[in-house]
Amino acid sequence: MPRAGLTPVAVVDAALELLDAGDSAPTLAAVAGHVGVAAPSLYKHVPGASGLRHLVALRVIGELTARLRAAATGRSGDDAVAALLHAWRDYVLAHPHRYAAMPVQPLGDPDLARAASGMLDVVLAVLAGYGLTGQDAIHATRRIRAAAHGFATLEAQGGFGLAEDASESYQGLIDMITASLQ
Amino acid sequence: MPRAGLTPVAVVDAALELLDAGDSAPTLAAVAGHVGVAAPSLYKHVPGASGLRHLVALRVIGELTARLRAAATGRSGDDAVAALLHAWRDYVLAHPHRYAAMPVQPLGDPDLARAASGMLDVVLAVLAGYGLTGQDAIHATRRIRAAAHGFATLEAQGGFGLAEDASESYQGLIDMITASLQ
DNA sequence: GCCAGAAAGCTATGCCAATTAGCCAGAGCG
DNA sequence: CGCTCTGGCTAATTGGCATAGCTTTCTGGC
Repeated sequence: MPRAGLTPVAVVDAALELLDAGDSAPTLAAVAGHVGVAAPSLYKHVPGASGLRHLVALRVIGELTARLRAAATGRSGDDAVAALLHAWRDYVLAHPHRYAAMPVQPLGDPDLARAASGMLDVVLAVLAGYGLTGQDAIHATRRIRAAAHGFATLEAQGGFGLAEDASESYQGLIDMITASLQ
Repeated sequence: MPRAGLTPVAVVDAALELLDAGDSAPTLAAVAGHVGVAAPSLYKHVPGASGLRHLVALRVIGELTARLRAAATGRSGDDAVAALLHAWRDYVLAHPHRYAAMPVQPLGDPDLARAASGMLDVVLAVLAGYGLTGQDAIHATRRIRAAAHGFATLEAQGGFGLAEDASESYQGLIDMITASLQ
């Protein structure tokens, strides 16, 4: 039995591929099959199914943070907020199952908490451009996060059944948010 | 073996009790144990685990719709919107696992679609008070739903880790929404 | 080049949830 | 009294997760 040359990174890659292929909850057996290995062999690389989910979550939150940071750099004010929100939605639509694999509550795990805090920092940096700091900034990030997360989640799961253009709805959401930041 | 006097309604009740007791995904075995019966016996009353989830979802969406309707009746304008949003959040906080058991995408099942449409009607009725109809009203309901769903979901799952008062953040969210409806 | 040990596969096994099949008790009706 | 239907049950299958323990392959020191 030749070695497959697996690493934790490769296992997470495989899980992400399955997620992108439409499998909303890949099992260990599926991931193992995808990399050409028997299921128990994965335990040599990742700490079980929940551990793999955790690694996937870390990867996804890092990816999303990078996208948001890239979108916000070089912009400010309403322009930056719009870029942030578009990047957020684009990511969710491009990788709906990856996004769904990201836990809402990253506390309790130091790695995830750090990653989430990095994401928060991006938003806070944009809000600083409005002169928003301290508690006001926190309340504003919650508005942004609630709206973006809610919209993206609903849209990715097919929650907007009616014919109206979701992009138009999203533009309205963005306008609503930027108006609340003045 | 004396009869337990089960009905589909009683089985759903038991599942809801487990959800309220903190079990985020009660198994058939758990539900069966709660009503004092062996797991396979449940199949005489509900069509399997996924069927039970479906019945639970129907019940929850009906409950939430009733709360929203009750909150909106006798109010109009910003007052009605605020009441709607408060009722929404209150329900999610009171029954977080019930809310999580409600599918985002009710289409594909006629019963659920009808229930969801009833919920939509409540929101549309409130928006009619602003003179919003047709596509504008749909876009507005999406803003409301995205914000309320996003905020409630995040809060119920412990997503707001920082110390700032979530109720204050929510008031800001409500103000943001009503401002967008003028 | 060789060998020891670590790393990375494997098979076998156990547990749990869901489901199906098929048996049995008892309540209600003629 | 007995028939039949309903709602329980036990037994057995399937599939996912996890662990134990064996075997093979690679690597580093000599």
